[in-house]
Amino acid sequence: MTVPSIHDVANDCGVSTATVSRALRGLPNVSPGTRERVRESAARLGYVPSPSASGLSGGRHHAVAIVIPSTARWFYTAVIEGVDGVLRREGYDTFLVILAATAAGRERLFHNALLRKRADAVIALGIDFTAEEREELRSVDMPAVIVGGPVRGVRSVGIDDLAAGRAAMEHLLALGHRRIGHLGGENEYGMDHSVGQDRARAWRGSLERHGIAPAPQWYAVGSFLMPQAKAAATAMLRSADPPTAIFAGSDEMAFGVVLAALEAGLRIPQDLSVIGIDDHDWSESFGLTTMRQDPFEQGRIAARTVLDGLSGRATPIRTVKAEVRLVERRSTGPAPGATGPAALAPPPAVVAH
Amino acid sequence: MTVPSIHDVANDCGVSTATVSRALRGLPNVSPGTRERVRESAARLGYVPSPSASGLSGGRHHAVAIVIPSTARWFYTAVIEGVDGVLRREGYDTFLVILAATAAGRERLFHNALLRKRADAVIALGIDFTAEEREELRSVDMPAVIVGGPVRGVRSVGIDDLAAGRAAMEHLLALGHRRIGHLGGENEYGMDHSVGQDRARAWRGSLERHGIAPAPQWYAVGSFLMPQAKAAATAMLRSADPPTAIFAGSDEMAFGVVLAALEAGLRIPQDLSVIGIDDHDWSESFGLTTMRQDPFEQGRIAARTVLDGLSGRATPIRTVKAEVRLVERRSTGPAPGATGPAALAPPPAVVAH
DNA sequence: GTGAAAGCGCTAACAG
DNA sequence: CTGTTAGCGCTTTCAC
Repeated sequence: MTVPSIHDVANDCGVSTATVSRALRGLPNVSPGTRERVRESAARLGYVPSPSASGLSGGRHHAVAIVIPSTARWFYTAVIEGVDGVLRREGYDTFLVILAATAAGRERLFHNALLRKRADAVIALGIDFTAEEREELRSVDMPAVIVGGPVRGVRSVGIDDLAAGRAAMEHLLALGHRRIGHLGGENEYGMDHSVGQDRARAWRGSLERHGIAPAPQWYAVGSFLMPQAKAAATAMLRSADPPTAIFAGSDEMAFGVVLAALEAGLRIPQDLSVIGIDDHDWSESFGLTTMRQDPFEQGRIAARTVLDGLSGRATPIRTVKAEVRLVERRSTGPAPGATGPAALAPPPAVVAH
Repeated sequence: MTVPSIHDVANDCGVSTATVSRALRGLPNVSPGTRERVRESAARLGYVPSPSASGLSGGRHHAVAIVIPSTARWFYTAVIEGVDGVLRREGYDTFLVILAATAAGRERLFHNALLRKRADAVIALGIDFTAEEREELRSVDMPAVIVGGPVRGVRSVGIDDLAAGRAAMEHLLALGHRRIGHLGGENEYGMDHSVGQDRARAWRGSLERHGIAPAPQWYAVGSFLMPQAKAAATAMLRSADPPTAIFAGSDEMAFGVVLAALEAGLRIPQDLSVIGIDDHDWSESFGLTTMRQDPFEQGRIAARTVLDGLSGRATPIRTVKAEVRLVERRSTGPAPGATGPAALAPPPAVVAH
């Protein structure tokens, strides 16, 4: 009644364990007949190879580690599902390393047994590797890819944040907005990632390119979190000379802006236009105009990339640019002064205070 | 420059590998001096034991599997962080099994090598085990706990959904509401779980206990998803004899109700009261009244439970009841007719159509 | 208290 | 094509 091992299968069909191993893994040098008998036997006995044993002897653990700052962001969870989907189909399991939940924090990341002796590859979301970590990955010859933001010397997949940010800004500028605010996502958990920085840079650059000097109160930190973004937006909207449009660094932050605007009695898009980046599952419901990207697909690409590395045929070290495109919904419209007079009096607040 | 093994440590301090093993794991029969030397050696060499090797020989893989329907729900991600936090602190790694991403789907769950030969325990979220699965767990003597909804014969942790639902209903009823709608969460991915059912039962039961016959249009399926809930709520609010209050089966569904109400030009809570269950990270920002539970803590409890099982001192098979309590915010108020006349004319819509 | 030896279940050369 | 022989790195009796 114990779990069957490779010996049981070998005995069952009268071959050696080596042959069972070869047959089941699709290796050459096994006659079709034998292979079939082995397969049948294994299936009947309910045999599954032990990852520990094959990991020990073969050096392949059939597992990859996903390193994320936290689980609380839609983008990450979508990537994870994409990754897990293709990995599992290939017989790989997925380890989760949540930095937020890791007491030792990041510095000991690679002293972790998981990453050194348990995973065959690493996929990191929302973080860069340090030079040291990169060297360590190379020395143990471990395929790695980071999702979000290109990093020199490491394979990565992600959108062009600068271009996406500019496109979002162009949309707003084309609608006649001049006073445009930005909610930036800053680093989290001591992670360095360029995503938030590039989007902010796109905001500032687009403004300057149009001869607009961004007022200090038009920039605020949203930390990629909705509640923080709402608070920041509330302050921004109350400031003197508030923006007529806000480009949020992510859809989740954009939701916060929408909520802040509603509470402030502003109509969207008549009084305030809002645009985000992501196309979150909920953006349609919010009527949010956004720059759509597909994290699910990015996860699949990342998974395939490490799988390729594992199977020898490594792809060149480069950044796979994921697609982005504008999805216009109801949260953006002409600037108040641009095509007509601004609303004189805001309607009563809809979300009670 | 290769990764150090137990032999390197043994050589380094002139003892046998057996002693190193004992010393590092805190086993008895090692002199304090030796233990200290071994520790020092291991630290200096940067030695970490191989989970594959110890899993193979000792039978402990130091990993637990978390099985979830999908990652797209806040409750799950919060539980996962709680679980991962305590597990990692104890030297355990966390495997993720996302049913939505698993091609073979659920039936082959336990034919999976992961669960049989890689994980020492299982924590399942939002699903019940079938009788067969339960038997399999028992036969391999694998600690298991399910989070969300009590299940006979398996350890579990979760709130009392019936009681939580009733408390939510009592809050609404006490405010004078009689026409109360419910957005139910139905099973997903073929999973059976009582959570949604119990909350719906609480809704129906509370109504009946107060002599109110629930109209058919007061119940709709929200599938635990915000966009679906929004659509369902929109239809509900448009129906003849619409409810004056809605009890949503989760906060995410409640957000959908809020959005639907805003679009319909209803004021919250003057025209419509909304209550949810969870106290989602975003609920404060939505001003949502809700029944708070703490999924993070539930995850920690689940992790400790399987850890206890692993270390021999198993807790009795029972359901750990997690706390719930009403958090009043701005989304609930007196029923329109109860304390004064209903608003005669709704204000203009704030979210544009 | 400590070491030697025998595996855990599999894969990877070699022989045939 | 297939079997034999060594381990992979650790844990675990059983001696000493």
